[in-house]
Amino acid sequence: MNQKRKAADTRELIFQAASKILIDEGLSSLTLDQVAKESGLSKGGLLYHFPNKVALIDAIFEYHNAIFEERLVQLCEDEGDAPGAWLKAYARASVEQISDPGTASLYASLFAAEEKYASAHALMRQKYVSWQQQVENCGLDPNWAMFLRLTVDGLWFSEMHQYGPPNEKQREWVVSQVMALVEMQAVK
Amino acid sequence: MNQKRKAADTRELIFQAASKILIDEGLSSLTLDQVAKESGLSKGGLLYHFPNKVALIDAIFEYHNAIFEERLVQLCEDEGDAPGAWLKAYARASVEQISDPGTASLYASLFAAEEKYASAHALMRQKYVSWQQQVENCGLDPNWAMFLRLTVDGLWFSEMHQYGPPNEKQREWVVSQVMALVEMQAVK
DNA sequence: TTTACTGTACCAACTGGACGGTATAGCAAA
DNA sequence: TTTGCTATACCGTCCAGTTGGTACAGTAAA
Repeated sequence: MNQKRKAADTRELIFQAASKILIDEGLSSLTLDQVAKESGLSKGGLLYHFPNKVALIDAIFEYHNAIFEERLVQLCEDEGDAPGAWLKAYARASVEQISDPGTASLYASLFAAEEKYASAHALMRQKYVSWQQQVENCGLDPNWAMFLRLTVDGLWFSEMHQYGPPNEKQREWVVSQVMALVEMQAVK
Repeated sequence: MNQKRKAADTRELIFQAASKILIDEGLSSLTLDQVAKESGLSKGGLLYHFPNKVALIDAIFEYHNAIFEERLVQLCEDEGDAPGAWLKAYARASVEQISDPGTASLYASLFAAEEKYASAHALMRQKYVSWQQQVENCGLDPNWAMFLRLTVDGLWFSEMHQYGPPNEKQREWVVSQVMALVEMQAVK
């Protein structure tokens, strides 16, 4: 079939295909041939859209990061202007993300990729720096805000790698405790 | 010279060489040839001690994990029998570990390896499960104990990947806050 | 105390497959 | 007929693992 698509649609298709491979088989199966096959393109077709593998990986990172940040912004608006709103939204977005096992394993694969792909790592480092700035300026005591961000990150980390993650009740307790501590720091 | 070594000494040599490669160049440079070269052996000699790469990687994980756990046990003894002693020791051991940039980058590489090497990942998952059991039984409210473990893990995670890590003052604040909360839960 | 044998430690050369990337020819819509 | 895109064949490199050894240490019977 030679039905044409828009380039943007094809890229979306490629992102979906790549993500599926990362979830089902992991980073080491993310070869150009595999991605091409999974997205129904030829290798040449794939390389038309991304000049090389690094560019593809970078784009995948940007793609998933954008999804996370959009959700973050939305949750932040839901929280309104109260002190700590940003931190609460960050906690909710993080928990939401890892609650789906597929997404969790996708992120585990992405993490592995960072070791090899310096530019992807740089992107993520930069993101965390900006999130940390948000955390420090969200209306709470900066030390406490960072403390709670680290707790959320630890939760995320343990779920992502399945490192002794909490069961559902424990997770709920932790999350509600984070929220409670945000409130406490907010009124102080 | 054909002075023979004991196998255990050679293995130690190999662990040192492999760790150096992981620190300086990362997982993707950890090829059998590189490890052989760095440890002054031939590839065949290396493969005499480890039948294949998976076995080598597994052994590296066990090696570094043993170092961590030894330190953990020692710090635990220093804390005595007080409630929360184990959690405090865990916090101290974790912070100690990541304070050295070399060690931090070593662990970042090891983490990347887990994605590809399932048995290494299984080992780490198992370790975290047993640590979580210790956390839950260390004399604190189990929910709070887990909460604080996650905070420590989040700190460790952010230092390891350099994801918006705290500066020295912030880190000290976080650690002392963890310790203070252990005390609070202990007396309750 | 020589000889014959066994196990341990190590090595150099090679093989085969995977994979990133290139070259090039072709097709279809505008 | 140019632009956007696809398809296939191929190349070079890297790398895990194999093969077929050598060197030497210990042991024990003759």
